[in-house]
Amino acid sequence: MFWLSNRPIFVHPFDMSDPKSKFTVSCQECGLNALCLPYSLTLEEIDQVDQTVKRNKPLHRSESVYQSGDRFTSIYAVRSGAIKAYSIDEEGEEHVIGFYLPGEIFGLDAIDAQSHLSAAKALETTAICEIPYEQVGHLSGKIHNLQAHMYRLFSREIRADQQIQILLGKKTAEERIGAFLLNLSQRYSQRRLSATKFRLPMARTDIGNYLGLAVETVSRVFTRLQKHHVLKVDGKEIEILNHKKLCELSHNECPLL
Amino acid sequence: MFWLSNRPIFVHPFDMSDPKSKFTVSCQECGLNALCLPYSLTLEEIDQVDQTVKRNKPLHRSESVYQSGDRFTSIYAVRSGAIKAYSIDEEGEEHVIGFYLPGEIFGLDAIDAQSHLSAAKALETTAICEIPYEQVGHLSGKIHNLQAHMYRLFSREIRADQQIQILLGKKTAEERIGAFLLNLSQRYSQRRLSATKFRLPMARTDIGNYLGLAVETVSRVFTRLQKHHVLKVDGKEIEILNHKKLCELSHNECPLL
DNA sequence: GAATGAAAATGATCTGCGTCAATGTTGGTT
DNA sequence: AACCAACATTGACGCAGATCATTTTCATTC
Repeated sequence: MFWLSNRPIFVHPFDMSDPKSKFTVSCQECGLNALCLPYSLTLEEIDQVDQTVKRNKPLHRSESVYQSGDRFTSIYAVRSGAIKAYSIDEEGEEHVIGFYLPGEIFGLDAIDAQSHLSAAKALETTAICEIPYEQVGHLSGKIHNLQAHMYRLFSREIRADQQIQILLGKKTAEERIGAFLLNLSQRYSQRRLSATKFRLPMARTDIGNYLGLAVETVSRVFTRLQKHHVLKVDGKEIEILNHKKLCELSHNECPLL
Repeated sequence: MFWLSNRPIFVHPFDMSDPKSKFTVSCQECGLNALCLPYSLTLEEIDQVDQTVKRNKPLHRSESVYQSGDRFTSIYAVRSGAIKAYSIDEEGEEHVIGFYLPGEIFGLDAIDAQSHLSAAKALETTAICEIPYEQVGHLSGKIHNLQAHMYRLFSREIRADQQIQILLGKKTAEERIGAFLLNLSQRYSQRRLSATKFRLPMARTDIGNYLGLAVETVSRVFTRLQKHHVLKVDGKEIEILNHKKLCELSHNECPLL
């Protein structure tokens, strides 16, 4: 898979307080391009993509990218920070659909209906790239590799959703949380961040909501895993002390290590 | 949405016992083309698609289209019958991922890895169209409408998976089964089949597995709904007696009616 | 650094659904 | 037509995790 290539991936954080801060880095310069662009574009092609990308001012925590009901115009890539996708049902209940980290693409679910049925908001200060969907269609018609890349992106998203389906349908609270943490760990390590020590960008409520568990259960499992020296939990700071054990209790095949 | 267009959709069943049976109908003749092809292709374009489609002999019940581990070569459309997609975990447990009815496309989840991690088998005598993925890439590069159509298909699949995610994470047994039946009902009615009376192509076990419920629970909910005159259940034959009530107890917005 | 509200943790209790066990039903095979 | 195996139904019981209630910790803001 191209995103496991040996091309190094760096994350460029930037300073929100500096108005001239480089939240406008081009795709060429962006350390994440290995994640969101196909491997084999020519410089010229990358440039074409680059020109269509709108780079808006970073979002503050809890600012929204789009709301349910908004017309669909663009897809988005996370540059830094984290995004929560969710929907609100008739009873006003929130349902967390997913979390997106730097280098990941979101908004794909609205293409068919041409309007957003879900919403997306920033979990922390977050920079995103906006790519007008019209341009995606246009460019991927011209650049064959880009089209193939889009298909792969979609396919990967579908597969990920299927995994979650299994998680929600069949797994215990402990397995769900274990798998969730392993998944985050893996995604962070892809981004050349620590696989064992990271900060959860989302609240316990969001985790519970996403995993189909009550907040209290999330808390309890965290403390239990801590008691068994699998995790070290300090608020949102997580350290995985025993990766292997975490894999075992998740009944997940342990990917690396 | 294009598949709610007023183009009539007919299902052409065919006789398996007749070796000359028309399981080789062209896309032009196929009553389902409104479902699996974009609305706005020219006759010439449809012809191009038609030439790439492999129409193999129908599958018998429980014959498989592909197995986990198979190399990914093609995507598939159901022409008649029904397909179950599932995966088997390390412990040998089956996880039902989804069901596909005539006019629906499956196999999209394998594009990224280029190999099937899930399997697909026929739930009953089933005819499928096989479209080599290479051709999909090639044709959708040439035919812009086809590319757009593919993106919509993907998007729709993602959205459907998200709906199931919510179902599995938050809903009770009754809500899950209600929503499942309503979903089938809606899909059948799109195919110009009865929305109120249909035959379940899958076993109770599969329903339970798919919805994250024990078989026994599925049975119990069926009998309870029957007792309350919401359904009439006779083996696999289902009749929805009170559509509105079914919507209510599913906490689903009632689409038609 | 005190005050306030939100988020997190912990304990007690309740319940929906899974599990186990037994029986009934169906459809495919000889 | 009779047989068998897979499938479906029904009942009894127990438990994982929801819910409710309370306390503790954390993050803001004045």
